Amino acid sequence: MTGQTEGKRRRAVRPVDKFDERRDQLAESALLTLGELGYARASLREIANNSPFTHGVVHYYFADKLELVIYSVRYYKARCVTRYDSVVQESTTADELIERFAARLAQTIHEEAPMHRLWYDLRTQSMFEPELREAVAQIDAELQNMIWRVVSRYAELAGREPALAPAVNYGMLDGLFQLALLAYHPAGDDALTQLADEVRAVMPTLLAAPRST
Amino acid sequence: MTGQTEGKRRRAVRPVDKFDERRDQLAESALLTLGELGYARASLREIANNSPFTHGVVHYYFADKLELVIYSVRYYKARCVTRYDSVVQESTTADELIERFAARLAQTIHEEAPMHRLWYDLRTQSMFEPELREAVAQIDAELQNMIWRVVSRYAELAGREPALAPAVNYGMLDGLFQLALLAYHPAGDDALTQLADEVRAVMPTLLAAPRST
DNA sequence: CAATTGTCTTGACGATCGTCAAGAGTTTGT
DNA sequence: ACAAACTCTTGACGATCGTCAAGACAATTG
Repeated sequence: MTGQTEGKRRRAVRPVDKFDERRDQLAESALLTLGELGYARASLREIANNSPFTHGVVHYYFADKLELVIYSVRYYKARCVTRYDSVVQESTTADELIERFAARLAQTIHEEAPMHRLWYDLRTQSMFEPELREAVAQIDAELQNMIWRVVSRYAELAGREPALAPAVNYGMLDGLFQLALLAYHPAGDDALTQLADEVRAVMPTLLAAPRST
Repeated sequence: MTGQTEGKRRRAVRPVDKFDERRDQLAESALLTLGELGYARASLREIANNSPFTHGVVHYYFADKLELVIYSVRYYKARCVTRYDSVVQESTTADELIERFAARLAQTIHEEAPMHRLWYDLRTQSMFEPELREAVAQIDAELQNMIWRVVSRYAELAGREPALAPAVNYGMLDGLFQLALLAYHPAGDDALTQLADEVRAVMPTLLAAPRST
């Protein structure tokens, strides 16, 4: 039944596995359509049409639609969780970190809005489709770590301690990000400058009082 | 073509419009299935099956699926935006308001999780389906006002001013709420007590320094 | 070079979807 | 009580979906 995908992988011959290469290429193509139409509306045929492949190839490399979608989003998020690492590493003052962080948040909405829409779509669908939950939970945890690295470094540069738990920081910033993404759609950059303003206002409230150690 | 819905309404005979009554009944039934399966997976036949009506009636009272869904969610949210009014009106101290607010947030997740899942589903789908945006934006604005009433009253009781704009308060609290809803699914009340803890920790950070007027 | 394995194309299947239309049943108005 | 308007049932339509299978084509292996 699901013998397809299993059957091909057991040939660990190639040093760089050609099988996984194709899966990555398919994922990259699929992300275009998925980001544009969302999870429910993006059919496998449409995904294949917007790619150099045919719809049969999709089922050759992926057992079903869910496997393709999960693989694709994982493929994207794997790169995306390092987006703010440069902000963390290169900022030398707390204010600079805030500025660079806010700018990068706005930038990624501007440049990769469809990907973020897809992510929130998938996360929401995971509330209805149990098979999505494991992958979503894992990605969510990585995003939370990503935010925590930013806040921790920010606190460090400010000479203070983070006032709230990692999950709280992530939840609040993610909420702001999501509203900005929602408002961004009608092609108004106002939502982005507003997001930057909001981040500037919020970040200081995430710190505890100056430490006395 | 769309003569159905238009044709029936022009009989403003009844004092309480029987037409709108049926629409409300259909909405109430539809919310059950929509909340359980989500927007994409809930077919009109399934919605009708979980109701005292047949699937033809749905198209008699609603032009298409979108009109039904929008009407249903509006129907629900109209009641839901007043959920915290009692918290605002009856709390006499800032701490009491926080406790009642946190308890009510957890309570509504516990009692109406499917409805909230549906709302976030619809809001996410609005990023892909332009026809949903107007209704979603309007509901979102009402929710923001709802949160703003809570925060304003909280600040008043604390003798301080809200430190952040209404949109920021809403975005952050909505982010926390959404994560709690997401984590609630595996039937763990941990997510709810955790949400209450988070709210208790966050609320004070939403206020500016004590006023000196 | 022959043969096995891997890769891909093509076309079809059953299922399900939103929508619609014809007509039966019911209520309302006169 | 008759006719008109409203309400609802039933069944069908075209379209589209995920999935699968048979076979062509290409690559690799012995």
